[in-house]
Amino acid sequence: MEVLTSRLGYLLKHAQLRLGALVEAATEPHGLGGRELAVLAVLAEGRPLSQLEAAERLGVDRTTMVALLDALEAKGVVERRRSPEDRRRNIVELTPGGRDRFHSAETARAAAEREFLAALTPAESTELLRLLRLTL
Amino acid sequence: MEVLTSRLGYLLKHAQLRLGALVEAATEPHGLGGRELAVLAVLAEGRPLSQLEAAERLGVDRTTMVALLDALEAKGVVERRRSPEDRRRNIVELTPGGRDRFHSAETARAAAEREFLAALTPAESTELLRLLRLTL
DNA sequence: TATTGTTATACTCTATAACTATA
DNA sequence: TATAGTTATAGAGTATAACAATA
Repeated sequence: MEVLTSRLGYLLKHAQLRLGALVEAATEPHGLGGRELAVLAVLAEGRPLSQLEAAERLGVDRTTMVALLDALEAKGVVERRRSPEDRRRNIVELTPGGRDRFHSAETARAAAEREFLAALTPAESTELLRLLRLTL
Repeated sequence: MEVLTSRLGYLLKHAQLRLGALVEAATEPHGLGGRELAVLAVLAEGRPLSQLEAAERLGVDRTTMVALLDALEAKGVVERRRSPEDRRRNIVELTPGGRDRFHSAETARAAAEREFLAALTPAESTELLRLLRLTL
């Protein structure tokens, strides 16, 4: 196994696969996926964002954001409305119910993350996040 | 950005995206992609493997391995031959030329990994790999 | 009956190009 | 002319089901 577990690409890929499976399992009862949760997280953060701004924050294409928001709007957790200042833009906001569902799903996601990190001490978990952040 | 860079899923995804881009750029001149390199790594490791054994080592489906090996065989870096002991199995081996290409591409991949880890000290890089290994 | 390799197929995630409405 | 959102489409990467050859 040496050959593979010394490869950063292998480790990142399989870490992502395992974390993804844990997060999907944990958030699925709340009807929200991991990617959707990340969208809600930037929308819940502060001032309302346009679709393009949200896409740029997340590092996804604006065409990807369309499908993501279609699904979130169909679930009733976000709403789009035309910006009065620039009628080309859609302002996207969490609905009150969406905010509630976001918070419960976030709790479930955090638990899945802790499960993923179960083999690490709290200090090691913090260090892993710090090191990953440094590579961005 | 806080909201996103404190999420393990976001960090893993973007780390993988960045590393993937660096590795593809570095290995493309050798005509081998990052996933192909991982296949060659397990084949170069020790005794010859069947397609199924190689797939299991890598954690990919056996149908995925078929397409991967089709490409590698078309490039002349691996060869399939029927196992004499069990004629259902294909034994996969690196060709002599494939072994050479593998080693040059591996050197390029290692350089890309170092570039990815440039913001970390050598001790931190080692620690990152150790922590990721612990999560498997 | 079970296993290995294969093919066909489909699903997810993503990006590119082209359209529309607005600026 | 340029930008925001949208649609259609296509390309990776992956998995499931079914088949042929072999055990």
